[in-house]
Amino acid sequence: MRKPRTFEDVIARIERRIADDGLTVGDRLPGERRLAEELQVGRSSVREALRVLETLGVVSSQAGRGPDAGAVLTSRPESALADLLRLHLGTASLSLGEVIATRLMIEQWAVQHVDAPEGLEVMRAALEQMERAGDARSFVDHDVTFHLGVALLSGNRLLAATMRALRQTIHAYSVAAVEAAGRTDVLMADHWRIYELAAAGDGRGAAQAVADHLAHAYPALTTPPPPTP
Amino acid sequence: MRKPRTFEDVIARIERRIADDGLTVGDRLPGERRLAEELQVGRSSVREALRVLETLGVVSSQAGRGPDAGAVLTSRPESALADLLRLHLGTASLSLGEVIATRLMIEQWAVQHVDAPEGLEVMRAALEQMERAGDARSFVDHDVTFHLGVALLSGNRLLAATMRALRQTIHAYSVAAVEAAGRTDVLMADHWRIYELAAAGDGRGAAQAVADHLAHAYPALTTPPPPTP
DNA sequence: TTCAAAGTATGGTCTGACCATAGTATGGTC
DNA sequence: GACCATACTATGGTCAGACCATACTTTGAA
Repeated sequence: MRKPRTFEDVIARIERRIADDGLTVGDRLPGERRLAEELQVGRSSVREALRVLETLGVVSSQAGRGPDAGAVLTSRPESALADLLRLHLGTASLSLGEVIATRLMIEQWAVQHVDAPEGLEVMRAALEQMERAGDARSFVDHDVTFHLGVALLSGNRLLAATMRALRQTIHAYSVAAVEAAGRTDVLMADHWRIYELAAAGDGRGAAQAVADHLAHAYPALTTPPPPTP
Repeated sequence: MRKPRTFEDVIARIERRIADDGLTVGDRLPGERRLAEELQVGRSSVREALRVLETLGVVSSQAGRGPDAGAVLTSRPESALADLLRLHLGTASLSLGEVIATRLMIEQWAVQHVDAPEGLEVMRAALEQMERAGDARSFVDHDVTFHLGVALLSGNRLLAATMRALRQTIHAYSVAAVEAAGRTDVLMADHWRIYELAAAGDGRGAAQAVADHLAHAYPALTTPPPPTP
């Protein structure tokens, strides 16, 4: 195996420190200079380690003084996931179709494994705002909230974070699709149907409604190729 | 909004360069010193940017000379996902139960949306090796391959990468579970059932078999709490 | 008591130096 | 001409020190 780089060792030691001290969201790490001294490494190695942790959404750095300054433990898995999706889409090692399929999977799972009915309230509030939305951009913003509410139904934070990342990734695409369609009545009907079936506890029906909705929203990506007679 | 940091700007410019030049896996980026000069920033900023890209699995750095040296575009989303899961489990912002549930979701989806039957061959080969496995460690290694084969059935690289990351994350847990059980016959029967139903094209049945299997493998995490009479 | 100014701890960036790594070029030897 | 040991060099990895930007804390005057 390759010799571990210094900053990798620093990551491991910070991770260990988190585990040993039972640190959790909101707790602070020592400053970069102090960490460097404690771990007997250069400050740049500490910085690279923190950069990695920040990328993965477990740490957030803030300059200045006071309780919020320095490296604070956070929980932002969705930003890491969003970056991941965006970059891999950019290098063509992932396709939009795969991302949309994943989204369908999560939403269908969520409506069939409801463990946190609070998501229904999020969905309901988003629906009302969608009705009042003036432009495509605003419509999509509330649409994102609606579908995040769907994911929240599962009570699974990993799925919720993934849904946030997915929507962030396809945001521009969604806005363009709504603008191109020029109408939102079909989509709104889909949303209401999903909401009502989920609220009624009909997971199967809601799953079908989700599939229908995504077929309307992304016809190019979900419609199977027409048979060649 | 916050002023973007220099290294974030560097990431964006590298990303743009990738898009503009149509770079894909295998292509090389200029060296750190040269990038710093081209972008008119310090080398440390370039390094931090590359560290982020490396963390997200889109580049891989290698010292020395020759065609493989320097920053090369790669596609390792699973390592980023694995790091993500491990760290967020460590800070208790994610639970093992959520990870296992996600795994169940992916496998059930895969057997019901088969788009790449090649996965069946991976599963079959893994099964044969599992039969011959001598210890828990070796058994779990092939088990991982089997379930990766299941994910591969979907033909969705995002799901396959996520499955790799999930298994990597729960690896130690899986080994301990197999050792504690002291027997693998029940698990093997589950695996064969999954394989046969998937091979027969019975997605529904295979999905049920996957659920049964995970219930056997992780009884503590999947069994609903017993009713209190 | 209030508020403006100075102080200070923190992250952000740059420069330059040196080390480690691993191909590549050179040149001697057979 | 073929082979191999040596020197070279381009690349990432690390460190030290300096300085800037930010934002809270302290000080002290009004």
